[in-house]
Amino acid sequence: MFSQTAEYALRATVMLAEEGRALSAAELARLSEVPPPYLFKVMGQLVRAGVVTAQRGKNGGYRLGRAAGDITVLEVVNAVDPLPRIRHCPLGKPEHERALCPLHRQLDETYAQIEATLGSRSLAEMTDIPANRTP
Amino acid sequence: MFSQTAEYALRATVMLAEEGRALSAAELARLSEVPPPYLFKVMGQLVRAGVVTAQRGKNGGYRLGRAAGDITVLEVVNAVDPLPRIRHCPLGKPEHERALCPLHRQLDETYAQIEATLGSRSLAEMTDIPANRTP
DNA sequence: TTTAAAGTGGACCTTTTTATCCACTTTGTT
DNA sequence: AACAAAGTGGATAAAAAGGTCCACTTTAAA
Repeated sequence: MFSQTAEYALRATVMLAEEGRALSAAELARLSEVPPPYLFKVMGQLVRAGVVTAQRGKNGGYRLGRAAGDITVLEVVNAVDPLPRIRHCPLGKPEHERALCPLHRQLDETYAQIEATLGSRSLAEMTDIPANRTP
Repeated sequence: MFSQTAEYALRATVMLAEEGRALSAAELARLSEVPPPYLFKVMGQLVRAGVVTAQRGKNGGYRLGRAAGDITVLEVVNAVDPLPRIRHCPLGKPEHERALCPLHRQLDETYAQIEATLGSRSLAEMTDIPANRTP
């Protein structure tokens, strides 16, 4: 359901939240147990989305773009593998343009529910450090 | 998020619910706008899961296995593309076997929420026929 | 100012998912 | 009994997702 890529992105960002310091790609790959060459790709997507910042050159690495308590799980997922929403009838039926048929309305409501849930959880809440939690 | 296959399976079963009669694979493919050869495959999965019954031979076709009000959206989805649940730590961490880390606990709760939502909706509720609804 | 650590971007390969095709079996009808 | 309509199963092809590799650029420190 959630893609492997989303799982990797979450593992990496939660790790950054737990460590609270810059981590090199290699170090991050080791800690989060993501295949290094693939993590590079995923981190690029997170940088472009502004979730993390990258510092090139010697002693560089990745950091969270904002405080862990201000970054939601939804943001991370959306950066690498956006949650879909059903805005138009998949069949292109004109009679369903104004109001989706019951099936697609239900599916879209389910997506909306997932969005709401993930949007209400911060990376800080996903760490193993209870003190970091912002309830 | 939901696979294309799940979308097809839902379109086909909702169509069977709306028509309330046996539909041949070709007819079903046309009505639900699913590529015919692929729908055959998907229907096979639904038959094996007991969601629909198939009648071979002349004047055969597909029917719902039970009343539309007794088949949930979840059942259809699970027949072709099961909703995952996170029962063990994806990293295989022994310290997370008894209790998932906060991240995976959250993701699994989200899956549980999806299951609950889809499990509470019947195919009858997905038809365009309000009379069929069982609230 | 050289150097080496570190991120970036693009080409490429592999696996999974989606889709197609065809030969075969079943079965109601005549 | 023969026929033809209809579902089944297996081999195959195309597309997308996941994963790898490498040459290039940036940059802090010696």
